[in-house]
Amino acid sequence: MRRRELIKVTLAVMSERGFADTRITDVAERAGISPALVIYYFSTKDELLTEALRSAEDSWYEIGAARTATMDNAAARLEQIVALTCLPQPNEDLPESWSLWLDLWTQSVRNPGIAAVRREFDQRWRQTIADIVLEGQTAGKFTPVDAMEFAITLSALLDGLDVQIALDDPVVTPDRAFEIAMRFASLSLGFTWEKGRAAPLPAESGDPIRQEPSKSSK
Amino acid sequence: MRRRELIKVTLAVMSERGFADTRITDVAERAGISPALVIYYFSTKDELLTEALRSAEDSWYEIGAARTATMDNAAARLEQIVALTCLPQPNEDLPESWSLWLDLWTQSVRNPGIAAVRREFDQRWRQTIADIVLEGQTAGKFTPVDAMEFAITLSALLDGLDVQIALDDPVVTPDRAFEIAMRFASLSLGFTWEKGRAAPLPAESGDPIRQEPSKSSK
DNA sequence: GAGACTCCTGACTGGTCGTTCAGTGTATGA
DNA sequence: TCATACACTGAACGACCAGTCAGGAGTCTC
Repeated sequence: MRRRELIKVTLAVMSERGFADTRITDVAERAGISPALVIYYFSTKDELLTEALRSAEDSWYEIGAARTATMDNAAARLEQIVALTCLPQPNEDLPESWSLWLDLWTQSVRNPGIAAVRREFDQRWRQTIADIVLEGQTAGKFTPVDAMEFAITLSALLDGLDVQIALDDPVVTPDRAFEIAMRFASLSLGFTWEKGRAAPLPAESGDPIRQEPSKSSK
Repeated sequence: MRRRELIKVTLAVMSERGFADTRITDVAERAGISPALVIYYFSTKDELLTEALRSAEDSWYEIGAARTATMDNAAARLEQIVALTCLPQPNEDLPESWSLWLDLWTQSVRNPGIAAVRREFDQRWRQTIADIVLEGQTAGKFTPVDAMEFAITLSALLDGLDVQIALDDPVVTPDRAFEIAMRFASLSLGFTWEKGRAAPLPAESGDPIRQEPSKSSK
């Protein structure tokens, strides 16, 4: 199916040019086909972009769920989620760019289709966090706070930190955001967490990879 | 000066149509003048929009600073700031609409002029919060945490909550956002705060005003 | 009353871009 | 070998819109 490929290309273009400035010509060009063919598959530009955003959300969520499933305790799962949100991920399937979040939000304000995607995604995400909290609480590892309230707070905090990361704020680096979020989580839930422990990245060979998120100043 | 008036109109249009879809014709129409005159004052569309956003930031900050200056203790100032961020404000000078934030962020990704506005604003804002924390600490009212770190965390949390408010999330209402943020602040800084105390709005006549933010679903 | 300056407009231009359409090439299959 | 279906394209259309320009109308000054 050519659609999958086009969606991937669209996401790449969109993280470079932004939702509003993504033209079907760009997508066509990068995919090596004619603009007319893009319309052949997605009958309208809006459909293309909406579907692309939806797909980004879905794959993001799937990877997150898969990642946390491999950890054996609640604290580690939580850390995994925070890392996934803040730290640059070495996974080529992930559309890497935090700025897609911003586009998603901005479009949600006026595009009902995208708003629905976002709302569902946020709800699903918060539930995931809440479930982890409940798990940790029944295991006696976490303080008995209101799980959903904590989930809302943490995901809001992560959103806010992501904004700073996406905008390359000099003060809020990914590392720092990670620390801040983990500090908040451990404090709220009463588990111990030390900064020193290396960030939970898969593939941790000896070399100190600490490359910037690909978004350069250009 | 006609510029001020045009900026006001531009902000109104922008909160309705969004940054990307604001045309000079819209602004001209609403101001009752010809499109050419808009260009006469702001020689380019980009200049108009950028200046409008900058002005929104500035007046927001000014009002925030003025508001907090009237309170006599650090905890009240903090509450004032949180309220200003989360709760609908009965102030006609304020561009009310949270979605301007989203536009500001999205534009910051690729528009260096706007990025500069945002960066400066965020820094200023965090400093304001940090100052309040320091004040509370020297008065012996707050726990001696790292003031700037707290400021970064709180402003990120507020940003994240604002996203939900701007997008009319059914779960995160303004009231709830306010509570969440205040709970976090009081917990982190070790001061007591109870939900019950009415939100610190100026002009608190008896009637239970709890109107939605003006952004309806349309 | 002649110039000069400010505010303002209608009509136009130039360019961009989504979308349409008529038609080409290729494969499948009866 | 004809027919049907699919993937694909170049060229063109039409809408939209930022910005230009030549000039009008009012006011102020010398």
